[in-house]
Amino acid sequence: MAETARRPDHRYGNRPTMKDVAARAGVGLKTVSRVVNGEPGVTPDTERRVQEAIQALGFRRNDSARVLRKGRTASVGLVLEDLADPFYGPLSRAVEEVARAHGALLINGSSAEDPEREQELALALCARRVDGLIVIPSGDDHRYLEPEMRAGVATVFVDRPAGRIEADTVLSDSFGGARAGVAHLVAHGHRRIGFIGDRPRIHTAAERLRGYRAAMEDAGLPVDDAWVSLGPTEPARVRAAVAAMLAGPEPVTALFAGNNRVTVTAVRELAGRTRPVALVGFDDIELADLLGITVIAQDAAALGRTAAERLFRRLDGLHEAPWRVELPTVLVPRGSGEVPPA
Amino acid sequence: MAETARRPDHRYGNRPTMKDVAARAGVGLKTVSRVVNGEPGVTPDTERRVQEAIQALGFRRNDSARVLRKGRTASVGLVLEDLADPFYGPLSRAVEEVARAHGALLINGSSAEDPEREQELALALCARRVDGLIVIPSGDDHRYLEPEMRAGVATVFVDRPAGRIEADTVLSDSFGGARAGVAHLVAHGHRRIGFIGDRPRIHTAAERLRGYRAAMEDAGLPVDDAWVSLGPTEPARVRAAVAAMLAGPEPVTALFAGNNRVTVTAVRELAGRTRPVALVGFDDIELADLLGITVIAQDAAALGRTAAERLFRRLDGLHEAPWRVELPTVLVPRGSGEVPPA
DNA sequence: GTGAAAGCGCTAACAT
DNA sequence: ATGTTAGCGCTTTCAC
Repeated sequence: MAETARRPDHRYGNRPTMKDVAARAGVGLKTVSRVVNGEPGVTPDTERRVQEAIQALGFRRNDSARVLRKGRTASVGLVLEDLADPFYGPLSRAVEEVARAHGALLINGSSAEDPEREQELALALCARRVDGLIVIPSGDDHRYLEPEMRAGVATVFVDRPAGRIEADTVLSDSFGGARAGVAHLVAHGHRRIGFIGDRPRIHTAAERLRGYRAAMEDAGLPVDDAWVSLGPTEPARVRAAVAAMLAGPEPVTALFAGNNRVTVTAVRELAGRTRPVALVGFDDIELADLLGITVIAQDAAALGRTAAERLFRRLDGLHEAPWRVELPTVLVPRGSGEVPPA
Repeated sequence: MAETARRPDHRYGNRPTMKDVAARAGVGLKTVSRVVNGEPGVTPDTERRVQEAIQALGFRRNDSARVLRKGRTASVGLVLEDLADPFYGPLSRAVEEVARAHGALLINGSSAEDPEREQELALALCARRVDGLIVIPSGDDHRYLEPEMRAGVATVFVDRPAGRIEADTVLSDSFGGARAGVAHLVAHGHRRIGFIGDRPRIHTAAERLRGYRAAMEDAGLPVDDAWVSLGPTEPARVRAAVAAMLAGPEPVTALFAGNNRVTVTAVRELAGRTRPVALVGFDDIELADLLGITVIAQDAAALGRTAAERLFRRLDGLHEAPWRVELPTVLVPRGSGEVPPA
């Protein structure tokens, strides 16, 4: 008849609640709440008794309940493309740093370049009621986020633009960076320049290709179809592309690599060859200085920081039209891009 | 008198609840719950009406409320040391992969090597009621986690052991790896070998130093105090250490670098010198193959995977004594470690 | 097959 | 300065 176990024992290993603390300290529930949250209106003596009970019981406030009541979770979600890609380390670190400064936690996950997984993850974060969302898009249709955004989830896209919706976006200047890199090769005398990039449906890949074409056109140079290769960045594919461009009677004398993974593989492939081939890569790489690799560097940390700051401005009530920035890139000459044509 | 706005408008941007969906679909609350959670006992027709209401309202289940009721959050916390360190990318990716396979989300943050921040972060995750915690320790006293662990938060430590508590731990064999690396240098004729490592209170740093000393002793070689330098891994400190060991009448002829950051700086510093100095580094580095750097490689992904799997075994009810594994390392000869003494 | 009632642990609003 | 009450949005239990 009487109530037996107050709580079923699968729950939180039976953690003490504020009610338990209140009972032990001989005070009311609200007083415990005041102490836990550092609210005023508690005498030092009462506070001490409550603190003792908290210690004795090993109490820790249950933020799930708090969130349910308050409506804000003080957490933001980050949907990455691949946590293991060194490019995203500094980016997510910068996001975390900003989140921390605003007292928020970061919940994150990788989409593994899979649009479905991106959606699944983003929506799971919305179900957790993150206050905001930073997304590095894998897919090219983000209308699935519209109801969430209307419901108040602040959302910022980074590194690639959102598809089919209007939203705050932070990008690097892929077009300008690639154009500058290719122009650099042209300035060093190259006329046959190859471009190896990521799959064309990836926005940055398309933009970088556009930059390449623009630079070639600026210089009045033709572009042979055989000099352009887009596709997955797996080493085998890239190696084959490099080999193909260097074969035949009129091989390219220089290569522009569309991202860090392509650059790495290209360097490996070129290392085994005798005829020097100039190379400029998009994205900086650790140890590129020692290897003398000329790159177009983008600032991953600035990307993350800018996006996160924008997100928190939105959460602080900023209400204006979606906004888009392109952060500049910088050409870092280190030798490989300054090799003259063979 | 009558109730005006049902919910204050700061809450979730006034998101629809199951109650709203139920009203719109003309069914009971519990029926909506059944549909949302795919529970049986709903006729196809009712289900359709509920789904329509969900679509029309843009409803998404509030997991905070769900968690409060169910007691499990289906999320695990990861406390890293530094997200921007390339070593932790694959590790956290592996953790995330396992979490995903178990239907859990990953909440993470970096401690920035600060014990206080580690504690703050870990406890914040506990307040969120993560089901489990994976910690890469910065501090050396983890008794603060005892109440949480007793309360049922499964906890696994990775890369470094927990301090002053018993807990599941997954490590790399730092001692054995360093010993093998130094033995490798000895085998190539070196007798004066320097060791540059991280601060000595970091467990891995201490273990690697111990491995160094063991290898020297195995070979019957003395260790001059001037050959050992421990401290922060900032480039300036490491450069100075390298310079000091290479100065004087009896300079070292080989260096063992205690981790990836030290290795990178050492390579840069050695690159500017004429006399060849052998080098073996702990941790593999991207492009190390092209630079010909011999390393002791640890498998960061395996570290993360092993820890996460252990965590979920615990969450699945495994109840046994704390357990500790050391994953093997592997020596990868690439040239720099096979240089004979000058 | 469906729904009403209770309550998870907390905070807001209002007593006292 | 402190306590009481209601209710956040959901799941659980049990009744129909």
